[in-house]
Amino acid sequence: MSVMLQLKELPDALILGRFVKRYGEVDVDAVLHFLSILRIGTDLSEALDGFLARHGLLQGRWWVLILLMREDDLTSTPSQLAEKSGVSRATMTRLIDGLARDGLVKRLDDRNDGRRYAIRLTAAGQAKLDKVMPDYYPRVQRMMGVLSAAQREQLLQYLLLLKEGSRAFQ
Amino acid sequence: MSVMLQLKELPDALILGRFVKRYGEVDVDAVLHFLSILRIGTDLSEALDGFLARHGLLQGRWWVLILLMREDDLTSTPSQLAEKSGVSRATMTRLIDGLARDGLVKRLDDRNDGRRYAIRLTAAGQAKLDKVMPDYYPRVQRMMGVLSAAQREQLLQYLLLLKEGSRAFQ
DNA sequence: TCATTATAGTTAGCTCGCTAACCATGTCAA
DNA sequence: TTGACATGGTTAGCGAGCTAACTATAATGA
Repeated sequence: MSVMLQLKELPDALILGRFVKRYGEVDVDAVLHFLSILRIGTDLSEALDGFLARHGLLQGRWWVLILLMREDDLTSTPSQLAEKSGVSRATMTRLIDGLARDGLVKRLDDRNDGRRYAIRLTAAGQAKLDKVMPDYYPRVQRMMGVLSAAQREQLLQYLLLLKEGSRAFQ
Repeated sequence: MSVMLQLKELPDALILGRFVKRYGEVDVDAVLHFLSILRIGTDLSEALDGFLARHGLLQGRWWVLILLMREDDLTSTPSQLAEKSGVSRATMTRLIDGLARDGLVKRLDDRNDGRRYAIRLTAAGQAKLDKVMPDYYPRVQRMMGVLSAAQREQLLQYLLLLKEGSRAFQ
């Protein structure tokens, strides 16, 4: 996970001009576009967070519930969950702590391997998803509806290209 | 600021199908596109973070330095900085704590108003920017270079539309 | 077999978000 | 002029990210 600044005040061309004077030739448009893209990414993520928060969740916890529901036996392990949601095992430990405290998941001992735990979605966890998801899907649909299928495809193409380009920061 | 899951494992159409069975009609493409867009936003942000981290900064601290450098007297106040970077005053207090500890900014008493402090960019802070920015600008340029000016414009258009659409989550 | 290595998970300590509560200090109006 | 309100900033406490260090258990192989 990452933190992304909201950047309420993007630099205007004048200010960037002063920076150019100090730092030499700069593609002002490229910088402004880049910052705008980051900011909108944050905005979208925050829109989702705000929605989930109304259901007492945040992206991390919500995603864990979804990953569990995907499993046939509603069960997984902390390290698998960490891997699949792209967070560290330490972070997953604490996400699970919170979810277990709220009764949405349960830790189950593995009798074959004393190191492992299984994490199972509880009835309460399933009930939570059953409240969130039927609210979530139509909203995503409504949101994405502002773009045609072709436009969405195009957008994704461009973003994937940018992602390739972001190797420039390596 | 927001937290954005990396979602290493997006749902495939099959899994989404099972969710559809439980939750009814869902525009699978819309959901996949939405999650992909969020994920790429995170990826881009993390690329920037990784770059800044190599200079001992993160987006929050870096942005404060930039905001200060924009000022004619290299000086601002915590609440202005908070406002402009879109974080709470509490968060700004701690960003400033860190920057002051590292000697990149300095707190100056305001003799007219005992409540205020001024925050000034120090020589070390300016030196830090003088190392980071000449490394940053060419990389942004290289990254954005994967898209033509027209494509960038189009991309931004689409994202702005999506941002409008994200009111669906309200 | 038993010492070494690998794996699963947690804990500790850091960053950087947030809100709410809390000090100061200033301001304003009765 | 002084009591009430407003403002600027910090503190406290929480969430969720990280890395590094640690514990416990399992697996391996000399």
